Amino acid sequence: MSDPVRLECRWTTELSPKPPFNFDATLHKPDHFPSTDNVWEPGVRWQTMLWQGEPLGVKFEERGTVDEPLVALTVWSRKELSQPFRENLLTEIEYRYNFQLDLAEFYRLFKADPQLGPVITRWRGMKPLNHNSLYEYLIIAIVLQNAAIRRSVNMMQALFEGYGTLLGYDAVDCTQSKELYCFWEPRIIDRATEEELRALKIGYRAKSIKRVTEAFVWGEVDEFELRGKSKEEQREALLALYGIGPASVWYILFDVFHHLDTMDHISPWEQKIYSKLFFGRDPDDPVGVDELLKTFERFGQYEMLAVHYIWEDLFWRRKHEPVAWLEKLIRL
DNA sequence: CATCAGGGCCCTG
DNA sequence: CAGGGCCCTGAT
Repeated sequence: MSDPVRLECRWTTELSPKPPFNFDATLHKPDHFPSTDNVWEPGVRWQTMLWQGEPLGVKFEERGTVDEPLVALTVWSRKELSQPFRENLLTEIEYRYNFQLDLAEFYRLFKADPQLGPVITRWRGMKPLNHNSLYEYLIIAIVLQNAAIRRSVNMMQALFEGYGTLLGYDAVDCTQSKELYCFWEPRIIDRATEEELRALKIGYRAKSIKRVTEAFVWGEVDEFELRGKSKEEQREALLALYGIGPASVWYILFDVFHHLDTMDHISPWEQKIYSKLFFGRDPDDPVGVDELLKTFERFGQYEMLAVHYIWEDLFWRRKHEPVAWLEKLIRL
């Protein structure tokens, strides 16, 4: 591992999420595979970020409560950040992190739901969010495809080591600092050949990564323009990317573009888990996909948010004690 | 040892 | 629209 780029300049501000706000359940999603661009511990999340070409080290710290939330945001950078840069960085963080999402109606509609009600009580203030740019999320979606967790972790790490930038920031004394990888600019991987990428043991995904990267370098995809388009226009634009299909688009419409109603895809392993969660069914004899989708319809415009709550609830439970039937389905 | 199925997607017929 | 192939890896 080469020496990290040391980020010496520091800027601190505060964010005020709309209450209720559960810091840990929002900033950490235990179902996500671990990657070396972030670290979480209760009340704190470190996260690297590439914004307008500038590698940043970000730190979120809990400073309030669920009902009176406050988050301290500290940003480390190579050089002093200008006022306009800070302002639109904050705008971007507000968008990605979705701190202003209003959960009141969702809770009002479903607090009495026999299945969702208790989960809402347990995780009041949990919001869905996304730390990455659309480009970065597409890369993550590609390394998720057709691979178990450990393989995805290895592929992501190989990509970071090959094309990312190691950053060092938030030293607690002169020697210790967080060392985390930051994503690369699309043009960096655009210069690499498919063979170079294949050497990272990412297999046929090398072609998808090349093609998706090209689309960004050539300006065929504009994340900010897409944010203003309809869900169906977004879906169409994403599906047009080589290597991006319905499973990846489903993740992206919820996580990146914040559509709370988009529960339209169930892969085989997820089908088994939903069957157990919603029907108490043996995972080896799962309920059909169509029937599962039908039961989610009762959550209406909050279909995906409801599934997110129930899914995260399960994975938080697993973090504290092994869930026997689940361990077999999540292969490491 | 060999074979196989995956936290999909593309391409073909 | 169904089905084969694809990189690699751990499981059998």
